[in-house]
Amino acid sequence: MMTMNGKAHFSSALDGMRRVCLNSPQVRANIFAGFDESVLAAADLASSCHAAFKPDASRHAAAAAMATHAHTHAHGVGGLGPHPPSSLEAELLEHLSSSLVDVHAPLHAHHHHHHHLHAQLPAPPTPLAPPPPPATAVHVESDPRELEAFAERFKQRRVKLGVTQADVGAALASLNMPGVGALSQSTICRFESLTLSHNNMIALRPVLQAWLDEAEAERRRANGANGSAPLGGLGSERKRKRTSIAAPEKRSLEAYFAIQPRPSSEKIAAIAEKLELKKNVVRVWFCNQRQKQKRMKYSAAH
DNA sequence: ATGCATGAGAT
DNA sequence: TCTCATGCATA
Repeated sequence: MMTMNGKAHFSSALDGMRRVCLNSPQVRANIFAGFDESVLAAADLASSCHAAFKPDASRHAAAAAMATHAHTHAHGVGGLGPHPPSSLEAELLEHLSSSLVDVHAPLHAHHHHHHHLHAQLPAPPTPLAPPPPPATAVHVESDPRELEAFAERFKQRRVKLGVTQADVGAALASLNMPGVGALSQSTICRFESLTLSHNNMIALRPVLQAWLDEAEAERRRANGANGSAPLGGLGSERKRKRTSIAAPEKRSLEAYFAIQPRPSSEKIAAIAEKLELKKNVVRVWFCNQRQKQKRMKYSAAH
C-alpha cells in the first residue's frame, strides 16, 4: 500500500503561463528534407530515375543501401572512439550529392510553430477577476539570459543549503502550490543545466524560486538544529528496462535524422528493420531527438 | 548527467 | 501520430 509513487502527473499550472514560443531555425542538413524520399529510395534503387518525388515513392525500398550494417562492432575499445569509420554518414551524403543534381530545395518556410497555448491544466478558474490586460503587449520577456542566470544562482544556493536535486524535487510537493507537485531529480538537474525547453524553464522558474525562498527562510529560523528528512526505503517492483541502442546503430539513426528528422511510419519501419531494432524504439528515438534539438542550449533562440 | 520511455493533449 | 513535460534506470 501506498507505494509512495503516487504523484499523479499533474500537468500542472506551470503550463498555464507558457506562451513564449521561440522558434528555432534549426537549419541543418534539412535542406534535403524535401526529397528525402528520393534520397532514401535512390540509395537502394540507384537506378530508378524518378526525378520528382512522388508522395509515395519511397515505400519499402528505402533505407536499404545506407546503413548497410557497416557496423562491425569492432571498435569496442574502452574510451569512446571519436574517430570511427563513420562510413554511413559519408554514404548518406554521397548519395545525396549524387541524386540531388539540381537541388530544388523547396524551402517551404520553416514554421510550423506550435503556439500551443493549450494550458494542459484546467485553466485557472479565475472566478471572476481575470485581469485582462490586453491593450498593450504582454510580452513575456523571457530572455534566456535571465533564465540562465537564475538557473546558475539556483544551483549555487541549493548546494549551499546542502540539498540534493532529488531533495528539491520532493520538497516542491510540500510547497503546496496549486498544481505543483514533486518533481524528479532528473527534472531539477535539467533545469539547472538548462536542458529543458524554453517554455519548460519559464514554467518551472517561479516554482523553484518559491522553493528557494522558503528553504532559505527556514534556514534562518531553525538554524543549525533539527530533524533530517527520513528517507523511506522503497520496495520497488518491476524494474523498467531501458533498451540500449548500440553505437553503430545510433550513428545510423543520426545519419537518417540529419536528412529526415521526421520520417514516416513506413520509413521508421524500414529503418527499424535495417538496424534490427523494434519499430517503437526507433520511433521514440526520433521523438527524443527532436526534443533534444529544442532544448535551450542548442536552440538558436539562444 | 542522460538515454529511452510514458502519457496527456493537440492535430 | 506528434509534441511536451517528466521520470525511471543507468552510465
